[in-house]
Amino acid sequence: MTSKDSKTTSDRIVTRPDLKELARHLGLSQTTVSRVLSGSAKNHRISSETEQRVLAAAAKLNYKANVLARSLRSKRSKTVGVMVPEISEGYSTAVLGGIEEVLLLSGFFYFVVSHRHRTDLLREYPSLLLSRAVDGIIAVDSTIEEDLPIPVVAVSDHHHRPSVVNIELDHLLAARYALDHLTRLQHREIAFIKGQSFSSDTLARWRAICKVAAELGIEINPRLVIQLEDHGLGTEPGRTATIALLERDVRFTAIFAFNDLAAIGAITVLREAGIQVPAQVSVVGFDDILSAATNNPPLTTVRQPLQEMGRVAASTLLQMIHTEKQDWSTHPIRLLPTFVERQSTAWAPQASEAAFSDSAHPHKESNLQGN
Amino acid sequence: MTSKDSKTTSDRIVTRPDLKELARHLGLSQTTVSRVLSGSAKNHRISSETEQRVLAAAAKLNYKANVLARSLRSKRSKTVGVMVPEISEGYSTAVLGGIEEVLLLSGFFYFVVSHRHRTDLLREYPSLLLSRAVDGIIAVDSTIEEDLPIPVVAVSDHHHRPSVVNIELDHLLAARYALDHLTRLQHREIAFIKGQSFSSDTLARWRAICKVAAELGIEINPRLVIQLEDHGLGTEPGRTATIALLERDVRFTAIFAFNDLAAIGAITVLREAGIQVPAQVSVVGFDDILSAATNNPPLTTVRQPLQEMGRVAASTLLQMIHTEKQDWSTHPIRLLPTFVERQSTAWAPQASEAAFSDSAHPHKESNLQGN
DNA sequence: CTGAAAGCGCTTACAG
DNA sequence: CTGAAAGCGCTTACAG
Repeated sequence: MTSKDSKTTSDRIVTRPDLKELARHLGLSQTTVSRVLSGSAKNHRISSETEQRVLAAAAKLNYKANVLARSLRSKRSKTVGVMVPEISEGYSTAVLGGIEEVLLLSGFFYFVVSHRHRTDLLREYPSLLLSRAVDGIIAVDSTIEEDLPIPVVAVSDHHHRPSVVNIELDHLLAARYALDHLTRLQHREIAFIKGQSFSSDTLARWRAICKVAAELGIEINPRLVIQLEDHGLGTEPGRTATIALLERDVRFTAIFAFNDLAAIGAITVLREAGIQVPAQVSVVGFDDILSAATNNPPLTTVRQPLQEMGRVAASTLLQMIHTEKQDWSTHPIRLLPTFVERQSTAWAPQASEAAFSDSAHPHKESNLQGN
Repeated sequence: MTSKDSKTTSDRIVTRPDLKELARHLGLSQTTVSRVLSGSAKNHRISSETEQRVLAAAAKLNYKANVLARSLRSKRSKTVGVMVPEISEGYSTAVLGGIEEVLLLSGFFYFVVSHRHRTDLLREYPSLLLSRAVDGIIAVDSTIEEDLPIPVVAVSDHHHRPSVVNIELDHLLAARYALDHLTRLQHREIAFIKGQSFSSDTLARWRAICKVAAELGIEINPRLVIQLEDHGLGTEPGRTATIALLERDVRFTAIFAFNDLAAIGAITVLREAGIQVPAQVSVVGFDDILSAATNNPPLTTVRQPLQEMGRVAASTLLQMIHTEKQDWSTHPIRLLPTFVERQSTAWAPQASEAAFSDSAHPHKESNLQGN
């Protein structure tokens, strides 16, 4: 026993033997003990009696292999890196929840790094993770530019490349849910809040909207399309966009927002402008974050299966890690959204009662300024 | 150059030399190169010319030390473990954001593990993190039972022990903010929603409330005290508790909830019961999560500086790691809450003023007198 | 069925 | 100012 270390402040401190000590204790070679403990006993036809003895001793002496040493030698660290834009943000953490669930069941640990849309960090992190010997990387809403010598799974990225497997939402179905819903409620003048330029989903989702709008015969008025600014936190970008939208003074009866945060921001701005939701303007969100249900009015929204996307990302990555294959130019794995109908949408108002009828102009600018 | 590996699918794959190759390339020993690269050049009086050459070559050849090998040898991994109850939950991720900010600036990476209040995981994780050779652990709202041979910082734990430094909120100040606010608004019949039994903060916060209530002469009616159930997600526990509270049929004019989620749940239940917030019942939350501001009505709440608590936790842990000291029986580090007054609180309803024979107006006492 | 020895890629006494 | 050699704690050819 190595017991010359640490002035024990409590006898509950765990003393751990290393492999050498364990082997000596058992009167076996490190090789044999290692084989049993790393689960390759079968391949070496180790007698089950020996196997049992080793297992029992390991448990009794509380042996835990030094993962560093094991990884260094075996070239597999059972560690993956997860890149997210922002750790303290609902989207990433929902995905992270799913990732963790799968990873930890397989004995994998993960490093989280968040780049906050800083391009220098986006460039550096894959390299830093590599020097930490991760077996693979999951990029959540983050684009990795260089090809890496390890498997990569991207959640909601849309740069298809051979070395990366993409997990994406079925954007067409998502757009169909929302636009079909609004169309049935007789909305024709629909405003769109596009996502931030840095979000991987922005373009794909917008393309899907355009395509579905064409199918449904909805005309998209460019003056009713506005994009979230890159800066600002929480509901702020949605507020800013909606204020700008109102200033254009073009009539609309519904808004399809890029995400719930933007939808919630939009609703607060509309309310401040004296416009009722959903009586005068309907609002559809995206994601179904927690606040969507508790918002007033509760948000009608397209739900992304974020946890599920995380789970699929993780299990796909594990598969890739456990295989020799090099080329992963498969089709993206596409998950399905669901539609959650709550109270932020309603029938399109009659022209006379609409917020933008000529009589009732929405310009209550005093409320909108100064924020 | 080791270039026999990997059928390069793209020439952008990063080839990295190891220390040996770098040393050979420079005509120097691994020892010298290692010294320069690990920053101990000064201690060994390495000529600045040599130093510059090494640095230049390392940059040019894109040398990155294998962190596994370095850690195995040096016994310091520049990695910490962070234990949280739940990854996809606002409280933990806010703290995590602060932790990350500090850690990554120092070149530290972190593993996240979430135990979801499972006692088996709570017991195992410290050990598993240890076998991953972490230099220290931050436990967020999680109690670590055994003494560990590495530094530990606990955010919002209240088991004071020598080997652990605690980061906590000033619960007395928090209670004072809330109760003082309600008292001034003439509330006397206040209901309290206590936290889940598994939350480290539940007891400390409740004690502070009792103490401050005594100071302010507020009587706590046991029939107006209810505790959040351990199961249920989001606003569900708050809803359940409030429903049970209403069933007791004891009059109250205000609720002080354990957290914002519970407060939001309470408000939805009150609304469904036809009780107006804040006209008939005022509600005060705790935490100031994102939804607090966007809720309807926007929540009056005690804000915890969660990011800051994370930052302090991380920098404290780094200090502990970089020192030899063994005994950390310091006082806990106490951070200050702030009070955010929004629209979920208002004057106690008229009926209650009539019921109590006192004056119609609250005493405008100066801020937070006493301590 | 089991073991002795080499080696993963670094850092660190020890030596000069 | 610089280097040769040992060693961190494992796994893995190689051998029998």
